[in-house]
Amino acid sequence: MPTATDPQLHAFLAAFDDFVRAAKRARVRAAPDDTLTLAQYDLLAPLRHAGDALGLRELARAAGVSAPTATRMLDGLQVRGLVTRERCTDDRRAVRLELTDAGREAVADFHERQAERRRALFAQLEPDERRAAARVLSRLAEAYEGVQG
Amino acid sequence: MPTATDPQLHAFLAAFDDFVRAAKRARVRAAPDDTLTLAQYDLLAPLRHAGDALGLRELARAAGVSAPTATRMLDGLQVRGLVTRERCTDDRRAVRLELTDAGREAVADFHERQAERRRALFAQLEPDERRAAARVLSRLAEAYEGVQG
DNA sequence: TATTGTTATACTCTATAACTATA
DNA sequence: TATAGTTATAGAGTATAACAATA
Repeated sequence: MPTATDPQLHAFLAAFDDFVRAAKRARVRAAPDDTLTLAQYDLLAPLRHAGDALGLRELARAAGVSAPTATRMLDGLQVRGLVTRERCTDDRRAVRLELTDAGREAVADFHERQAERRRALFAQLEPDERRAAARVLSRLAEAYEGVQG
Repeated sequence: MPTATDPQLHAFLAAFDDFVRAAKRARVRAAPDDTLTLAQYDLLAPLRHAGDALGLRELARAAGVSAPTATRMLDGLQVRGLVTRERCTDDRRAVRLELTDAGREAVADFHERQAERRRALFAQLEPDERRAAARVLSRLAEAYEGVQG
Protein backbone atom coordinates (compact mmCIF):
# COMPACT_ATOMS: atom_id res chain seq x y z
CA MET A 1 0.00 0.00 0.00
CA PRO A 2 1.70 3.23 -1.14
CA THR A 3 1.69 6.12 1.31
CA ALA A 4 1.74 9.83 0.60
CA THR A 5 5.47 10.04 1.30
CA ASP A 6 6.49 6.94 -0.69
CA PRO A 7 9.40 8.14 -2.89
CA GLN A 8 8.34 5.76 -5.66
CA LEU A 9 4.85 7.26 -5.63
CA HIS A 10 6.33 10.72 -5.68
CA ALA A 11 8.43 9.86 -8.73
CA PHE A 12 5.35 8.40 -10.41
CA LEU A 13 3.26 11.53 -9.81
CA ALA A 14 6.01 13.83 -11.06
CA ALA A 15 6.58 11.72 -14.17
CA PHE A 16 2.85 11.52 -14.85
CA ASP A 17 2.61 15.29 -14.72
CA ASP A 18 5.61 15.78 -17.00
CA PHE A 19 4.15 13.33 -19.46
CA VAL A 20 0.71 14.96 -19.57
CA ARG A 21 2.14 18.44 -20.03
CA ALA A 22 4.56 17.34 -22.74
CA ALA A 23 1.73 15.56 -24.56
CA LYS A 24 -0.45 18.67 -24.45
CA ARG A 25 2.27 20.91 -25.83
CA ALA A 26 2.97 18.42 -28.62
CA ARG A 27 -0.73 18.25 -29.49
CA VAL A 28 -0.95 22.03 -29.72
CA ARG A 29 2.13 22.17 -31.95
CA ALA A 30 0.71 19.52 -34.26
CA ALA A 31 -2.84 20.88 -34.46
CA PRO A 32 -2.46 23.51 -37.23
CA ASP A 33 -1.59 20.84 -39.81
CA ASP A 34 -4.69 18.75 -39.23
CA THR A 35 -7.98 18.94 -41.12
CA LEU A 36 -9.80 17.68 -38.04
CA THR A 37 -9.60 18.80 -34.44
CA LEU A 38 -8.86 16.18 -31.82
CA ALA A 39 -12.49 16.22 -30.69
CA GLN A 40 -13.69 15.68 -34.26
CA TYR A 41 -11.26 12.83 -34.72
CA ASP A 42 -12.40 11.19 -31.50
CA LEU A 43 -15.99 11.43 -32.68
CA LEU A 44 -15.40 10.02 -36.16
CA ALA A 45 -12.71 7.45 -35.38
CA PRO A 46 -15.16 4.59 -34.66
CA LEU A 47 -16.58 4.99 -38.18
CA ARG A 48 -13.22 4.21 -39.69
CA HIS A 49 -13.40 0.47 -39.28
CA ALA A 50 -17.14 0.09 -38.85
CA GLY A 51 -18.60 -2.15 -41.53
CA ASP A 52 -22.05 -0.84 -40.71
CA ALA A 53 -22.98 2.77 -40.25
CA LEU A 54 -23.25 3.74 -36.59
CA GLY A 55 -25.88 5.69 -34.67
CA LEU A 56 -25.29 9.13 -33.16
CA ARG A 57 -25.53 7.95 -29.60
CA GLU A 58 -22.96 5.28 -30.17
CA LEU A 59 -20.51 7.83 -31.48
CA ALA A 60 -21.26 10.25 -28.67
CA ARG A 61 -20.69 7.60 -26.02
CA ALA A 62 -17.41 6.43 -27.53
CA ALA A 63 -16.14 10.01 -27.78
CA GLY A 64 -17.29 10.85 -24.26
CA VAL A 65 -19.60 13.72 -25.27
CA SER A 66 -23.35 14.32 -24.89
CA ALA A 67 -25.78 13.61 -27.69
CA PRO A 68 -26.49 17.30 -28.41
CA THR A 69 -22.76 17.95 -28.68
CA ALA A 70 -22.42 15.12 -31.18
CA THR A 71 -25.38 16.50 -33.17
CA ARG A 72 -23.71 19.90 -33.34
CA MET A 73 -20.36 18.56 -34.33
CA LEU A 74 -21.86 16.31 -36.99
CA ASP A 75 -23.79 19.28 -38.43
CA GLY A 76 -20.51 20.97 -39.23
CA LEU A 77 -18.81 17.82 -40.44
CA GLN A 78 -21.75 17.07 -42.73
CA VAL A 79 -21.69 20.57 -44.22
CA ARG A 80 -18.00 20.09 -44.89
CA GLY A 81 -18.84 16.87 -46.72
CA LEU A 82 -16.95 14.56 -44.38
CA VAL A 83 -19.89 12.51 -43.16
CA THR A 84 -23.37 11.51 -44.33
CA ARG A 85 -26.44 11.28 -42.14
CA GLU A 86 -29.31 9.05 -43.23
CA ARG A 87 -32.52 8.14 -41.51
CA CYS A 88 -32.48 4.45 -40.66
CA THR A 89 -35.21 2.54 -42.52
CA ASP A 90 -35.65 -0.16 -39.85
CA ASP A 91 -35.97 2.20 -36.91
CA ARG A 92 -36.99 5.59 -38.16
CA ARG A 93 -35.94 7.33 -34.94
CA ALA A 94 -32.30 6.53 -35.58
CA VAL A 95 -29.79 8.00 -38.00
CA ARG A 96 -26.95 6.14 -39.66
CA LEU A 97 -23.66 8.02 -39.82
CA GLU A 98 -21.12 7.15 -42.45
CA LEU A 99 -17.84 8.66 -43.62
CA THR A 100 -17.62 10.05 -47.13
CA ASP A 101 -14.44 9.43 -49.09
CA ALA A 102 -13.17 12.83 -47.99
CA GLY A 103 -14.10 12.03 -44.40
CA ARG A 104 -12.36 8.69 -44.53
CA GLU A 105 -9.26 10.40 -45.84
CA ALA A 106 -9.33 13.08 -43.14
CA VAL A 107 -9.69 10.49 -40.39
CA ALA A 108 -6.96 8.29 -41.85
CA ASP A 109 -4.73 11.31 -42.22
CA PHE A 110 -5.19 12.37 -38.61
CA HIS A 111 -4.60 8.81 -37.47
CA GLU A 112 -1.41 8.56 -39.49
CA ARG A 113 0.01 11.82 -38.16
CA GLN A 114 -0.79 10.77 -34.62
CA ALA A 115 0.74 7.34 -35.12
CA GLU A 116 3.81 8.93 -36.67
CA ARG A 117 4.34 11.10 -33.59
CA ARG A 118 3.96 8.06 -31.38
CA ARG A 119 6.34 6.00 -33.49
CA ALA A 120 8.89 8.79 -33.06
CA LEU A 121 8.46 8.54 -29.28
CA PHE A 122 8.84 4.78 -29.38
CA ALA A 123 12.00 5.10 -31.45
CA GLN A 124 13.62 7.22 -28.74
CA LEU A 125 13.17 4.55 -26.06
CA GLU A 126 15.84 2.01 -25.12
CA PRO A 127 15.00 -1.62 -25.93
CA ASP A 128 14.10 -2.49 -22.35
CA GLU A 129 12.02 0.67 -22.04
CA ARG A 130 10.11 -0.31 -25.18
CA ARG A 131 9.14 -3.61 -23.64
CA ALA A 132 8.06 -1.88 -20.44
CA ALA A 133 6.18 0.97 -22.14
CA ALA A 134 3.44 -1.09 -23.77
CA ARG A 135 2.90 -3.00 -20.56
CA VAL A 136 2.76 0.12 -18.37
CA LEU A 137 0.41 2.07 -20.62
CA SER A 138 -1.86 -0.91 -21.01
CA ARG A 139 -1.97 -1.55 -17.26
CA LEU A 140 -2.66 2.13 -16.54
CA ALA A 141 -5.53 2.07 -19.04
CA GLU A 142 -6.99 -0.92 -17.19
CA ALA A 143 -6.44 0.76 -13.85
CA TYR A 144 -8.40 3.83 -14.96
CA GLU A 145 -11.50 1.70 -15.35
CA GLY A 146 -11.21 0.68 -11.70
CA VAL A 147 -11.13 4.27 -10.44
CA GLN A 148 -14.24 6.29 -9.62
CA GLY A 149 -13.21 9.58 -11.25
CA MET B 1 14.94 1.04 -35.76
CA PRO B 2 11.30 0.00 -35.36
CA THR B 3 9.38 -0.73 -38.53
CA ALA B 4 5.68 -0.35 -39.23
CA THR B 5 5.08 -4.07 -38.74
CA ASP B 6 7.15 -4.46 -35.55
CA PRO B 7 4.84 -6.30 -33.14
CA GLN B 8 6.34 -4.45 -30.18
CA LEU B 9 5.56 -1.13 -31.87
CA HIS B 10 2.06 -2.31 -32.61
CA ALA B 11 1.51 -3.20 -28.96
CA PHE B 12 2.86 0.19 -27.93
CA LEU B 13 0.52 2.08 -30.27
CA ALA B 14 -2.50 0.08 -29.12
CA ALA B 15 -1.65 0.56 -25.46
CA PHE B 16 -1.02 4.27 -25.98
CA ASP B 17 -4.43 4.65 -27.54
CA ASP B 18 -6.15 2.70 -24.76
CA PHE B 19 -4.40 4.83 -22.18
CA VAL B 20 -5.36 8.14 -23.77
CA ARG B 21 -8.99 7.14 -24.16
CA ALA B 22 -9.25 5.82 -20.61
CA ALA B 23 -7.67 9.03 -19.29
CA LYS B 24 -10.16 11.14 -21.22
CA ARG B 25 -13.16 9.22 -19.92
CA ALA B 26 -11.84 9.48 -16.37
CA ARG B 27 -11.31 13.24 -16.74
CA VAL B 28 -14.88 13.70 -17.96
CA ARG B 29 -16.24 11.66 -15.05
CA ALA B 30 -14.24 13.70 -12.55
CA ALA B 31 -14.97 17.14 -14.01
CA PRO B 32 -18.36 17.93 -12.39
CA ASP B 33 -16.82 17.92 -8.89
CA ASP B 34 -14.14 20.50 -9.65
CA THR B 35 -14.35 24.25 -9.13
CA LEU B 36 -11.88 24.76 -11.96
CA THR B 37 -11.85 23.31 -15.45
CA LEU B 38 -8.70 21.54 -16.58
CA ALA B 39 -7.79 24.51 -18.78
CA GLN B 40 -8.18 26.89 -15.86
CA TYR B 41 -6.08 24.69 -13.64
CA ASP B 42 -3.34 24.49 -16.28
CA LEU B 43 -3.34 28.27 -16.50
CA LEU B 44 -3.19 28.93 -12.76
CA ALA B 45 -1.01 26.02 -11.66
CA PRO B 46 2.30 27.91 -12.10
CA LEU B 47 1.08 30.53 -9.63
CA ARG B 48 0.78 27.94 -6.93
CA HIS B 49 4.44 27.79 -6.03
CA ALA B 50 5.57 31.08 -7.53
CA GLY B 51 7.07 33.31 -4.86
CA ASP B 52 6.68 36.29 -7.17
CA ALA B 53 3.59 37.14 -9.15
CA LEU B 54 3.87 36.10 -12.79
CA GLY B 55 3.06 37.93 -16.03
CA LEU B 56 0.22 37.01 -18.35
CA ARG B 57 2.48 35.87 -21.15
CA GLU B 58 4.37 33.56 -18.86
CA LEU B 59 1.15 31.88 -17.78
CA ALA B 60 -0.12 31.65 -21.35
CA ARG B 61 3.10 30.03 -22.56
CA ALA B 62 3.17 27.49 -19.73
CA ALA B 63 -0.46 26.56 -20.36
CA GLY B 64 0.04 26.37 -24.12
CA VAL B 65 -2.55 29.01 -25.00
CA SER B 66 -2.39 32.39 -26.78
CA ALA B 67 -2.17 35.66 -24.88
CA PRO B 68 -5.74 36.75 -25.78
CA THR B 69 -7.06 33.41 -24.55
CA ALA B 70 -5.24 33.88 -21.25
CA THR B 71 -6.66 37.42 -20.97
CA ARG B 72 -10.17 36.07 -21.48
CA MET B 73 -9.78 33.26 -19.01
CA LEU B 74 -8.25 35.54 -16.39
CA ASP B 75 -11.15 38.00 -16.79
CA GLY B 76 -13.52 35.31 -15.61
CA LEU B 77 -11.25 34.03 -12.88
CA GLN B 78 -10.75 37.57 -11.59
CA VAL B 79 -14.50 38.22 -11.50
CA ARG B 80 -14.87 35.00 -9.52
CA GLY B 81 -12.30 36.32 -7.07
CA LEU B 82 -9.72 33.61 -7.67
CA VAL B 83 -6.94 35.79 -9.01
CA THR B 84 -5.78 39.40 -8.77
CA ARG B 85 -4.37 41.47 -11.63
CA GLU B 86 -2.13 44.43 -10.85
CA ARG B 87 -0.20 46.72 -13.10
CA CYS B 88 3.51 46.21 -12.52
CA THR B 89 5.22 49.32 -11.16
CA ASP B 90 8.63 48.60 -12.68
CA ASP B 91 7.41 47.91 -16.20
CA ARG B 92 4.02 49.50 -16.64
CA ARG B 93 3.21 47.42 -19.71
CA ALA B 94 3.11 44.24 -17.67
CA VAL B 95 0.55 42.87 -15.22
CA ARG B 96 1.28 40.78 -12.16
CA LEU B 97 -1.08 37.86 -11.59
CA GLU B 98 -1.50 36.43 -8.15
CA LEU B 99 -3.82 33.88 -6.57
CA THR B 100 -6.25 35.05 -3.91
CA ASP B 101 -6.81 32.78 -0.91
CA ALA B 102 -9.87 31.35 -2.64
CA GLY B 103 -7.85 30.85 -5.83
CA ARG B 104 -5.07 29.12 -3.97
CA GLU B 105 -7.60 26.81 -2.39
CA ALA B 106 -9.27 26.00 -5.73
CA VAL B 107 -5.94 25.20 -7.35
CA ALA B 108 -4.79 23.10 -4.39
CA ASP B 109 -8.12 21.31 -4.39
CA PHE B 110 -7.91 20.45 -8.07
CA HIS B 111 -4.34 19.31 -7.62
CA GLU B 112 -5.29 17.07 -4.71
CA ARG B 113 -8.17 15.42 -6.57
CA GLN B 114 -5.96 14.80 -9.55
CA ALA B 115 -3.18 13.38 -7.39
CA GLU B 116 -5.70 11.18 -5.60
CA ARG B 117 -6.85 9.67 -8.90
CA ARG B 118 -3.26 9.05 -9.86
CA ARG B 119 -2.42 7.50 -6.51
CA ALA B 120 -5.34 5.13 -7.08
CA LEU B 121 -3.84 4.13 -10.43
CA PHE B 122 -0.44 3.60 -8.87
CA ALA B 123 -1.95 1.43 -6.16
CA GLN B 124 -3.34 -0.94 -8.78
CA LEU B 125 0.06 -1.65 -10.31
CA GLU B 126 2.24 -4.61 -9.36
CA PRO B 127 5.51 -3.74 -7.60
CA ASP B 128 7.62 -4.25 -10.73
CA GLU B 129 5.14 -2.25 -12.79
CA ARG B 130 5.40 0.62 -10.32
CA ARG B 131 9.12 0.78 -10.78
CA ALA B 132 8.72 0.72 -14.56
CA ALA B 133 5.88 3.24 -14.71
CA ALA B 134 7.74 6.28 -13.40
CA ARG B 135 10.66 5.52 -15.69
CA VAL B 136 8.49 5.02 -18.78
CA LEU B 137 6.36 8.14 -18.27
CA SER B 138 9.42 10.23 -17.58
CA ARG B 139 11.22 8.95 -20.67
CA LEU B 140 8.15 9.52 -22.84
CA ALA B 141 7.91 13.10 -21.56
CA GLU B 142 11.53 13.65 -22.55
CA ALA B 143 10.94 12.01 -25.92
CA TYR B 144 8.07 14.40 -26.69
CA GLU B 145 10.45 17.33 -26.54
CA GLY B 146 12.55 15.71 -29.27
CA VAL B 147 9.60 15.35 -31.65
CA GLN B 148 8.52 18.05 -34.09
CA GLY B 149 4.77 17.82 -33.56
C1' DT C 1 10.98 49.26 -33.10
C1' DA C 2 9.90 45.66 -29.91
C1' DT C 3 7.13 44.08 -26.09
C1' DT C 4 3.01 43.53 -22.95
C1' DG C 5 -1.36 43.18 -22.76
C1' DT C 6 -6.25 44.06 -24.45
C1' DT C 7 -10.23 44.41 -27.76
C1' DA C 8 -12.68 42.84 -31.75
C1' DT C 9 -14.27 39.08 -34.08
C1' DA C 10 -15.39 34.48 -35.12
C1' DC C 11 -15.59 29.64 -34.47
C1' DT C 12 -15.50 25.11 -31.87
C1' DC C 13 -16.68 22.39 -27.88
C1' DT C 14 -19.49 21.68 -24.11
C1' DA C 15 -23.68 20.70 -21.22
C1' DT C 16 -28.72 20.72 -19.48
C1' DA C 17 -33.48 21.23 -20.49
C1' DA C 18 -37.18 20.85 -23.45
C1' DC C 19 -38.92 19.08 -27.59
C1' DT C 20 -40.33 15.77 -31.75
C1' DA C 21 -40.91 11.51 -33.71
C1' DT C 22 -40.92 6.77 -33.39
C1' DA C 23 -41.05 2.35 -30.97
C1' DT D 1 -43.37 4.78 -21.42
C1' DA D 2 -38.90 4.58 -23.34
C1' DT D 3 -35.60 5.66 -26.91
C1' DA D 4 -33.14 8.36 -30.86
C1' DG D 5 -32.17 12.47 -32.12
C1' DT D 6 -32.72 17.66 -32.45
C1' DT D 7 -33.39 22.53 -30.96
C1' DA D 8 -32.85 26.13 -27.63
C1' DT D 9 -29.91 28.29 -24.73
C1' DA D 10 -25.79 29.47 -22.43
C1' DG D 11 -21.07 29.44 -21.36
C1' DA D 12 -16.01 28.22 -21.86
C1' DG D 13 -11.99 27.80 -24.70
C1' DT D 14 -9.67 28.82 -28.83
C1' DA D 15 -7.10 31.67 -32.40
C1' DT D 16 -5.79 35.70 -35.57
C1' DA D 17 -5.72 40.51 -36.47
C1' DA D 18 -5.64 45.05 -34.95
C1' DC D 19 -4.85 48.12 -31.27
C1' DA D 20 -2.89 50.85 -27.07
C1' DA D 21 0.57 51.76 -23.92
C1' DT D 22 5.13 51.45 -22.57
C1' DA D 23 9.99 50.39 -23.11
